[in-house]
Amino acid sequence: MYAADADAGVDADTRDRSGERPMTNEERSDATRTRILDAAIARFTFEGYDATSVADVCHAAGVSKGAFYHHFDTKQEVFVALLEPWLAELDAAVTEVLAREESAPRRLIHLATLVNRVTAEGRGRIPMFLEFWRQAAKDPSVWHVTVEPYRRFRASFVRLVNEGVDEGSLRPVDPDLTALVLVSLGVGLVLQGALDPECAARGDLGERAIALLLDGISSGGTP
Amino acid sequence: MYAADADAGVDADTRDRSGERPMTNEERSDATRTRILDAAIARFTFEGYDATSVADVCHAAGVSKGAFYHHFDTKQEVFVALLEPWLAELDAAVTEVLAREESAPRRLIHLATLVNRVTAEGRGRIPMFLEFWRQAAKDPSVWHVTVEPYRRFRASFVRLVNEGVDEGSLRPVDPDLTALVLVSLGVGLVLQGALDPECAARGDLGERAIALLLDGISSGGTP
DNA sequence: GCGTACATACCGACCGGTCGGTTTAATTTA
DNA sequence: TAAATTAAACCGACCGGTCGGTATGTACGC
Repeated sequence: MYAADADAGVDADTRDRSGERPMTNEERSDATRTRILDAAIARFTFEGYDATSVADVCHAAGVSKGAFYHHFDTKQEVFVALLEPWLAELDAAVTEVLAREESAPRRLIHLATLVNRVTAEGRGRIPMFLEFWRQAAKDPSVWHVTVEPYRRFRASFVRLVNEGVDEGSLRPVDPDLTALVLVSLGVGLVLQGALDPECAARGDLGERAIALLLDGISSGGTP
Repeated sequence: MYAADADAGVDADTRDRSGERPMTNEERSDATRTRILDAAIARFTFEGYDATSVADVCHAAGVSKGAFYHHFDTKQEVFVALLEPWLAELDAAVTEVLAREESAPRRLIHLATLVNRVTAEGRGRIPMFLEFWRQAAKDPSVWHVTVEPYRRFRASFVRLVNEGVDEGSLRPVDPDLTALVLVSLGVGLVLQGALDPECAARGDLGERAIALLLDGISSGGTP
């Protein structure tokens, strides 16, 4: 979603790169904001939130501290702003999966591996994922941003399990419990990847793990 | 393992509480060290590693900074020293479970809920758990302390699954994969608890979740 | 008296955030 | 259209405070 680093050209000047036309205020603003976000996510990812100073971000973004605080009230606001597109991305992926014309178990597999996909993309996002969890567990305002998408995520699992039970492709299991298991498994797999490189290397492992689980609660032949 | 707080008597004087006998140097040393560790784990748990200053710890322990740095070279060394008994606790619990005279699936349930038990005890340990994971993912020295016990933990799952398959109480599943699933599930459940208070409130949820999973891969009647 | 165990005062670095001032775009006026 | 005015975007020095860590001095077991 965001570029890796913004150390490149410090040419966020008043003219855009094509040539002579002065940038509008809005363009200028957007550009700066983006540079800050780009730099911030790179730093937060690889150094952690606390270890990243605002000055660091500003330097990497080629932007002054004044500009930074012109766009964001606090450092944490940047973090939240970073979270939002991420959660949106997950949300979009979820609705896409839900809409597929596949059996419930198959869609459940895809759903459960989404966390892994969205998170592990590019390998660098895992620390950011941890960071996010920590902040959410600690800071109420971050938690609040998080909790709604999370509930939706869980809910879509419940819905799919219900569907599966109804259409008979799943044994009559407790939907809430099963949803919890699937979400936990997805999240847990990400953490395993963070701790154990061998685990992270095997990308399809998550899919196989979840398939194993689903196979257990499926009724009859391979779904 | 450690007391909640050490704010109580600042009587780590040169005489022990019973009366008149002067404390040995070793006794004095041990006592101070313990107070520091007690205070540190309380702070790390409820405030987080970064948010806890060495001065905080010293104050809570009723100890000077000089004493602190006499016993530990760095702040992180305290963190690692805190990790060790925790991991030892987990290790001990694991061997205890392994030695039980129960069916493999039952022991697997206990094993998988161990993370939850050891971690969630008193509710406050979850942030500490997250903290530990972050540090491990970031800092090689912390990771190193972590990795061995972790491997043992995983290995005991594999062993149990193998046992279960051999004795016929489990379907012939892939042991490595199944172990990964169980560990991930355990870890994931802890994270769920950190994010969702409702989830954390229901203490038995973890057990039920894992039972559900195991039921899926069990062969025949309730194990 | 000699070394270990601690206490205190202190250091330099750095932190998130502020503020007065400058540059640039947008708008009004003539 | 060009000058004058306003408003938004941005700059960077600076603030009070905190941080992890150190240097020096003292008290007590041995």
